[in-house]
Amino acid sequence: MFHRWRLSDLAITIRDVAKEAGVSVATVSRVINDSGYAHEDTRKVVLEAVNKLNYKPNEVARSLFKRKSKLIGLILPDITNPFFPALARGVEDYLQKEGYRVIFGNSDEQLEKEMDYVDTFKQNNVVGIIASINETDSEMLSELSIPLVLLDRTIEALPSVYADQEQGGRLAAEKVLERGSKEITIVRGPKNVKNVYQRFEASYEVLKEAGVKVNILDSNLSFNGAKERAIELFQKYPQTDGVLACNDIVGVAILNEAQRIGKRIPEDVQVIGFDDISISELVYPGLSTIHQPAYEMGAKAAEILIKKINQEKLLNIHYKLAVSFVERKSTRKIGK
Amino acid sequence: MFHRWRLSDLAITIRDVAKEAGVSVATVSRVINDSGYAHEDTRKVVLEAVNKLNYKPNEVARSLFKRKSKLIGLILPDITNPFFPALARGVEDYLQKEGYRVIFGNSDEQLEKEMDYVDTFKQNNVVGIIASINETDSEMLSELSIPLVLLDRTIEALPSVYADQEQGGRLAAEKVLERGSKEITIVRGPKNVKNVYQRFEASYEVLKEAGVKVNILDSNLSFNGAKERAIELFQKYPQTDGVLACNDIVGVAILNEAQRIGKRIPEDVQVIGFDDISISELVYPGLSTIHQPAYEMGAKAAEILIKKINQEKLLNIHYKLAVSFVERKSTRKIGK
DNA sequence: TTGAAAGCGCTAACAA
DNA sequence: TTGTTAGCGCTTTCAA
Repeated sequence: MFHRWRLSDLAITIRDVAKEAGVSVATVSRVINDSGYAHEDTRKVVLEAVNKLNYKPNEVARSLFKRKSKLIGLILPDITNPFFPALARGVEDYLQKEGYRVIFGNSDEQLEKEMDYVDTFKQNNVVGIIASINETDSEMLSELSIPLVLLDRTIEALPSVYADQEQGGRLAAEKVLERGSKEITIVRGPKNVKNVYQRFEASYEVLKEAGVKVNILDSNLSFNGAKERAIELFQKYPQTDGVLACNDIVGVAILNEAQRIGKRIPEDVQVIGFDDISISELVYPGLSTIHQPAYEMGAKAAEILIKKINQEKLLNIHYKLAVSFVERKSTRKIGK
Repeated sequence: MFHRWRLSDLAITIRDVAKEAGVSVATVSRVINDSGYAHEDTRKVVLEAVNKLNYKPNEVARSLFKRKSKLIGLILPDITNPFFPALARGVEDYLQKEGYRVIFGNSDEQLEKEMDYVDTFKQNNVVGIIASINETDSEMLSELSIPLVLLDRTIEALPSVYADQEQGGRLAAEKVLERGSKEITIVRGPKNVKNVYQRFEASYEVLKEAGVKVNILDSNLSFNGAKERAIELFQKYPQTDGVLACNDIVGVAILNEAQRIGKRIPEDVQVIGFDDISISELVYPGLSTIHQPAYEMGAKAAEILIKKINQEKLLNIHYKLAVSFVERKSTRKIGK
């Protein structure tokens, strides 16, 4: 026989409610889930008991039985990079109001961490996953039995929500060009982050076609080293009069460095960022950039995921959002 | 009798492992948990079966039985505010390597959301909570039976990890003073966010004591409206030659506006922020600020929480981290 | 319209 | 050293 002292503050269970209401646990279950029959009178009694005891169903027990929780896994590369919080917030706000909670993890773009999270998500009966992970990594997830939507990334095999990187890259290039830059340096993000690389390629193509001089500088996407990259840029390519940054962090760093060494923005050098993180509007002299609708992307990914969870058989959807050029003070007024 | 078709992709259970290894589920449980006896030979057989089947225990079942999960709840006001991601990352990194996962939620400083999250955390058998919530709200949590540590906030009744706000406020005031500002405007954060208000009070006291002219302007802490506040500042108090901002976001906005209207930084006006978010180093001309060790705070909160969970009877600890002045280009060199 | 009971996957008490 | 089994709190089948 098995015995255990009850902890002093044991939570109210469905049993307690049943006893209080003078009905069986099955009946309580039926009324709180609105499943099956329940006489109006019993319903009322049960609901009263629920209220009186402030009963909250144990989600773990539910989850065990139904093999489905109200939990959703979210994997983002690095919440510390200001682009991702907006994504996360979009996801969380949508999920929250649908009654789901999110288990969150940073992957640092590392396959191992991604897989580790996916494993523990499964172990916790998560009903869906939203992940911002790389192409090669995500292919291993294609056969995952639980609904997954890719966010800010896309591959053929999986539903995804992302912004049009090529359009963004092109746009950035066109805008500097229109505004008269003649020697343009592209600060290129890491090749393994495919979407970031796509921006580069699109920009590069437009610039090349225009016959303008173009330099390429490699950089990563985080705060780490952005300053050094900016310094390097003007040392290596002092004639640069236009910069296309792989993201706004790098863009801001370049704005800083340019001004520090006495270049006028935008007269001497124009800078265009990418992402449109909140701070870009606030820095001096205002960073022109390519706006990605991050919050909307997050919310949309959540929406699609919920639909998949609810079995709405939408095909393998690839939801591509448009980006736009946000003109601020780091680029010249057109025609000047 | 009860019957259900097995879903095609049912996960491996302990039963499958037991069968594969030719032992009972109890034995499997013992070896994977390293609890109770197990002959070395059986151990090996079981472990082989585990590997062969790639068995991962169902955490939900575990959680139901033990009334304890490997989940920890994290409540932060708004992940979109750059101060909080650093906190979150500190928490997540520590917890992750201890084998815990985090359920995350934004509260927007709203009691209702906070309580809602706490409820669902409980429903999910979370073993601990880290929360950045307000004094009045957190008092309702004092009797919570599950371990909780306050992060970036503090009250007497609960363990907490936070940075020394008074020191920070004082430091900021002393530094502008030392550097010669004569009319200082303090941009004050919302009164209901106690730590932010403490900064203000400490600064104010120092400034008053110094007999310098001080103006006060109210602001919130988010990107929202920061620009307008900055504009208002120089309209209302055009003689301002020193600004103490409630946080770096506001600080950056002020830097921007000051330069936009032709003020030289730091000659005409000095600006000191608060937080030392990553971007502050990158903006032009570099925002001097009060550094809060956000990442460390998050990690420390996680560490303390884990200790509490493991019953290490540390008292009701209040862990106060020191802040420091980070001198960049928005303040003058001392003595000039 | 209701209740009894099985069982989700696991751990731990107890017997063997 | 190992196996049998109760039971964590819930939902659902089935019988009443």
